[in-house]
Amino acid sequence: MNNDLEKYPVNFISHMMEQDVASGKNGGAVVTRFPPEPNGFLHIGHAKAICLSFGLAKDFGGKTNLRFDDTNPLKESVEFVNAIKTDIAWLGFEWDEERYASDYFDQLYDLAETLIKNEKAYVDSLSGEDIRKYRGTLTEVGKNSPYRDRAVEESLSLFRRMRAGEFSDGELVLRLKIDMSSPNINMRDPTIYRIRHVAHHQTGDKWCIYPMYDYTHCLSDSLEGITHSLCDLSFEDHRPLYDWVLDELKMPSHPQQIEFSRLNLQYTLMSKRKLKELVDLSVVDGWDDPRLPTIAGLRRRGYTPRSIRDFCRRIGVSKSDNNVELAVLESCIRDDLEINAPRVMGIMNPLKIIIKNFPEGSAEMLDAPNHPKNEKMGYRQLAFTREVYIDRYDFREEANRKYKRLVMGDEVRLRYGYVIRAEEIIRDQKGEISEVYCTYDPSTLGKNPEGRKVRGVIHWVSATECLQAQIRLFEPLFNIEAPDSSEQDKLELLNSDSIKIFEGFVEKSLVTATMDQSFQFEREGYFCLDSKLSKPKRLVFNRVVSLRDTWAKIEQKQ
RNA sequence: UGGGGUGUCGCCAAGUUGGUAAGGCACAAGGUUUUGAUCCUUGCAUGCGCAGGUUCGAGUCCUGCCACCCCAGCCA
Repeated sequence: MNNDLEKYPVNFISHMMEQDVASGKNGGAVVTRFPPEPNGFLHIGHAKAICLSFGLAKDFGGKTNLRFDDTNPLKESVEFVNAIKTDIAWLGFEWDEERYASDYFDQLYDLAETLIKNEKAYVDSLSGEDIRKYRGTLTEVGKNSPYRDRAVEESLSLFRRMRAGEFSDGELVLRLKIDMSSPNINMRDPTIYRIRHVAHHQTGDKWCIYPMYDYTHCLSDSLEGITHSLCDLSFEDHRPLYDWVLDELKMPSHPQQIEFSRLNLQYTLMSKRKLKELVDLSVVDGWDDPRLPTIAGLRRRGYTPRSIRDFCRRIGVSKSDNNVELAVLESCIRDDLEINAPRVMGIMNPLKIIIKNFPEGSAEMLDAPNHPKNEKMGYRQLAFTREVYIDRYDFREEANRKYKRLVMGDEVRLRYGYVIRAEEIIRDQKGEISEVYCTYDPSTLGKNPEGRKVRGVIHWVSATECLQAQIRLFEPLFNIEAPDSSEQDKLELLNSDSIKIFEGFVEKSLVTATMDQSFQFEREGYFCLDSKLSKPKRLVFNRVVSLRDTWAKIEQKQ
């Protein structure tokens, strides 16, 4: 695992910052910001942006502000503001200042009047539909609005009356006066203020006109003294507009916008709008469903902040389209939990084993290390009893020598315990194996039997000294590699096996398990309690990720 | 048919002023192992979208193609 204390891996943005710092630009300072719109939960694509903005600023001795881009009260709420703050803090980042674009509404308004006075903005009376018609197309230039040359005084008066609430939604807008024939559509007199008679989660009902992104973002950056403003590639052709506004207003601070490509993760969606759809349609159990790539979902699934930070470093930053394999994310959490998760045993598909030569009603306590390589993690005790559970897949009536588990008539070791031999199969009415009678060799605790080789080691749980538990396994929510770029209805691409629920048993030591702990269920994978569903008397475990399984690969080949 | 971007191993991604292709994941083969886990060792682009050119020498410079992504919200 990459060391968190190391510098962020080099990339084209860090090179730019290095040059800027070296040349003394901005007085050698690096100030970044993370600007989420509080209209949904953060996902792992945001984590990439967060790690980048916070990480690079830290590496260059700078700071990072958290700024909510709250210019559209229709879609935003404090619930999302709070969820976002929780997620960023959980990821392990500390912002310098908490700001809101709405903090600047007064200044933004004044600046807009300046623009009008300088004949760089005008109030347009065209309807939304007409504005669209006048805009032209990608290949045809647009034409000027008939209101474009409205007198400054008239625009000013209209704008003030807009603010005063004299007009209804959609009646008027304020537009920048740039160039309707620009090949860049964003420069064709973009709208910067619209009327919306709705309360805002931060400013209440103080305003009924709200500034738009292109106008707000660059000015907020400038007002905060941001030096490097990172965003995704889709804003690349907005950069001329970003610069235009700052230049026309002669802002003393002119941040540099730098664009990088957003993360695409295979077999999942990364669009907030589509994630919101899955949540609203109850296709998933909320924004924190363990199958979602949201920060909250990953957290509930059992991913650690460290593993997500590691992931963001591993995938790097560039401007090229990417489609990162799930294997990278899985490798990150395995690396973390391999070192930090205590080992325990749990059974998902119980098969009862009855040890004939072990006395009924008694238990032998066995010491089991909590980690194979870390003595400091200590030991816990396991109750070895006459009846135990093993996993159904660890028993076969017959098998060749490659099968390193329990086979009829042959021996296998119970992890941390004794070697047992399968002697008799009991079947239920359907003919399915319900129990296997075995004998154990009392001389094999901590040492191998003489003259014989046991096939292997399997995990187990006492059938009488254990805890019942629900165990949930996950697969990708979608069954195609890039659901985001598919034309098909996303609901038709859902993987019907994305969640599998088992009723099983886990060792008794897990009574003390807490929500923030992760465990390795030996030979099965890494698990944690589900923060929403698990109760003290009703344990529910989520599998974060399986262990690497080369046996499954070998079997699949045959 | 306009504008803005991107094309280096299956997936990411490094590649100082041109000097002879990092690393990670994945994969493969061995070794250790009371987790078929971990760990260790080894292998894995005569090749950098394609075609020309400049040069002693080009992923890096020039020219011309090709492919893919983004943009026509009073969303961000």
